[in-house]
Amino acid sequence: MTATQPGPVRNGKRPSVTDVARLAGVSVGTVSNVLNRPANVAPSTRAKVEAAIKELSFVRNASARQLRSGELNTVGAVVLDIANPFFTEMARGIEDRLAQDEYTLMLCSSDENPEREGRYLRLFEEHGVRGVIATPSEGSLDTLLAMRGRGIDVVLLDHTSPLPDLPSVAVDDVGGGALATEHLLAQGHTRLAFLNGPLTLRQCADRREGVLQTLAAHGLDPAEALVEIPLEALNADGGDEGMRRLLASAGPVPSAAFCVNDVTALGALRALRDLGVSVPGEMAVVGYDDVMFANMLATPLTSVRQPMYKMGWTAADMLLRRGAEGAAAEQVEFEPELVVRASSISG
Amino acid sequence: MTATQPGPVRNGKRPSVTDVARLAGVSVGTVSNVLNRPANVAPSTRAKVEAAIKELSFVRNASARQLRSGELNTVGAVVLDIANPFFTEMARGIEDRLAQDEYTLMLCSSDENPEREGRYLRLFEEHGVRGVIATPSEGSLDTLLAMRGRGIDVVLLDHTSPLPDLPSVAVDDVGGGALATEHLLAQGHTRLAFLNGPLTLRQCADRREGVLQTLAAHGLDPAEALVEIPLEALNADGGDEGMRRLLASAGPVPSAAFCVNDVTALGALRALRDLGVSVPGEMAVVGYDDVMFANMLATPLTSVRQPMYKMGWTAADMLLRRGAEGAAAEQVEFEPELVVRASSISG
DNA sequence: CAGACCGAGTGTAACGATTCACGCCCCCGG
DNA sequence: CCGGGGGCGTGAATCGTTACACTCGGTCTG
Repeated sequence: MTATQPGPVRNGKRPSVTDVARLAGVSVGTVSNVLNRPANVAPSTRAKVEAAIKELSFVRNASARQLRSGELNTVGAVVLDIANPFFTEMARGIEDRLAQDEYTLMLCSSDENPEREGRYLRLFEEHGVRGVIATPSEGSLDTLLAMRGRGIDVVLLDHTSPLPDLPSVAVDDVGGGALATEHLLAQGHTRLAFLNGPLTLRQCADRREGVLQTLAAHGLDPAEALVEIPLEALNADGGDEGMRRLLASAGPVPSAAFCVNDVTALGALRALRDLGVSVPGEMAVVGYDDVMFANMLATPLTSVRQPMYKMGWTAADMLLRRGAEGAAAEQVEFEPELVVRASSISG
Repeated sequence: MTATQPGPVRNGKRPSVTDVARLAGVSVGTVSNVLNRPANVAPSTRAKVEAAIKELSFVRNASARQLRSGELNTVGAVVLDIANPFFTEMARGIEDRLAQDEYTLMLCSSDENPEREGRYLRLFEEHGVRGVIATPSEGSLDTLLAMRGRGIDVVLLDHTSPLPDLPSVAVDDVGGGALATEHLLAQGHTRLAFLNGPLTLRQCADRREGVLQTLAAHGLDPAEALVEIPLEALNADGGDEGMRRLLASAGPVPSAAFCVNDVTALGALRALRDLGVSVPGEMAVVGYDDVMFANMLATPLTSVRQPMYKMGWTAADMLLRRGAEGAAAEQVEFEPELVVRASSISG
């Protein structure tokens, strides 16, 4: 009992069905049957084969299997940032739905880097995944369309589809941006800051659009009423740094800030705290996503809620159903919901 | 220009090297050379082949490629809970290190479910991943050892290795548990609550061990000084519910609570707030991990910090280096660090 | 009793890319 | 003019699995 390796000693190679067949004294076809259609094999034979499998600790070679039979129960997903709870919550939704059908999720994070995103998409395709769920960044839409042209199911996540027959799950971000802005204006603020990411990201562009529309609807001139702060990174440090830049900027400082997501809002709040600016007294803050910790912060964060888990679940569901019954392409759009908390309430 | 599909019309099948070769008027061997050793191909030939590849929008079949050549630049990782920032931060570290060597990460979340974890591990092996990084749950260690026996590199993450030649990256959780307890005792608390997960999880068992050791060192009887609350789930809701149970329990209520991680501490704090129990006045709280939002909560959370990103990075680095130069198995252990904040400071 | 049928198992041709031992051609030096 | 390389390409063998057409006893049916 001093063996350090379980099972028989390997001779440097994985055993194959052939090895199993030889050991069990049957043909490879039978081994394959035991593996895939056990009901078609006599119990005694099956037992012999199973014994041989255990003996050799044989593990199916997925590459060969897939090469021959084409099918693969894997779905790839590319999200913008795996460290953002917004995306991990969606990932959970995807995974749970996929697990129901014995599918597996391959999750990758593009870090908003189109090149990295492209690399992952290519990898997925080379591996022959059944489908892809992606939160596309700028430019990758073409790649996705090309993949779809080659027969890979694609579902856009957190992005409304530009094409009628391309399924997507999204949230009305223009509406969400409007919701936040409307709320801030209702609180009496007349000059707002918008800490936003690159406009090449649809989410950022749309939320901005909502801001501008709302300003216009109230007869406000953006040049007067809006200070836009472009963020270096859509994480806490980016938000922190952006807020510092806002406070240091020339001209009258706004009395309210809308952050493009909760993680950056977290950073912004940190900067405000460190600089001794009171929230919401001197600066009201609104975030976006309503992630897990939003309501537990020093000043609970007003945020625009998105049904993250449900979005992920729905996207996976659409992907699976689409393949299964050739369902028509749906384009689901959820409505965002403003959750008002202390960070934006002056009274 | 009304084609809805980019590229030439597919006849229902992916083009293969053979198709490319035919179109380019060369042999399949040459196509393969263009793909893998472009320097060995004359520029004019290469151009022809590349044109054909574009024309057909050919995509390599990774299964066939790997079947023949064996190698695959993919590493699999299984973490306990993808929605916990502790794990996603580690995942980022892994991914970044892997990207340096053009490796790709396949990330899966076992939800502390051994069966699900086993499924993912088997899947990885069937796919022939180069190595596996895993935060093992109960029982899966055998599976991992078996995989290693079959030639797959394994690195344990957030788990000290039980075997000298099995590499691992971990944090001294006994020490971490002691740190937290020592701190709470130093604050004058004499009766502590410990909101913990299942002891089948090494992290939970070790931190508990640290708690008990420290209690003993101070001459305290656990039966008197410790109230253990088993958590249903290691997430915010679990922590919330656990704290409510604690407050509702019979006997003198402790004046301090140690939560096994920050996410559950978040939930516990939420329950305390909702029930109107002041922190740290009526109940001091300490968490574990020091995740991103710990210092931004209503009452900034005292926590035991772990170098998450670095842990992930190191694990990936060990995996890659091990294969590359047959380096000896290291077992890295990081030291946890107590970060004291308002949630546990009585003065 | 012939023929159909059945369950159980066999053997082999794919699947698509890579590899490798060889050809072929052309140029160069002796 | 011949031998020898080098540079470019060729094409068949191969990886491990699955699908499929097939064999082989034996039992049922009319």
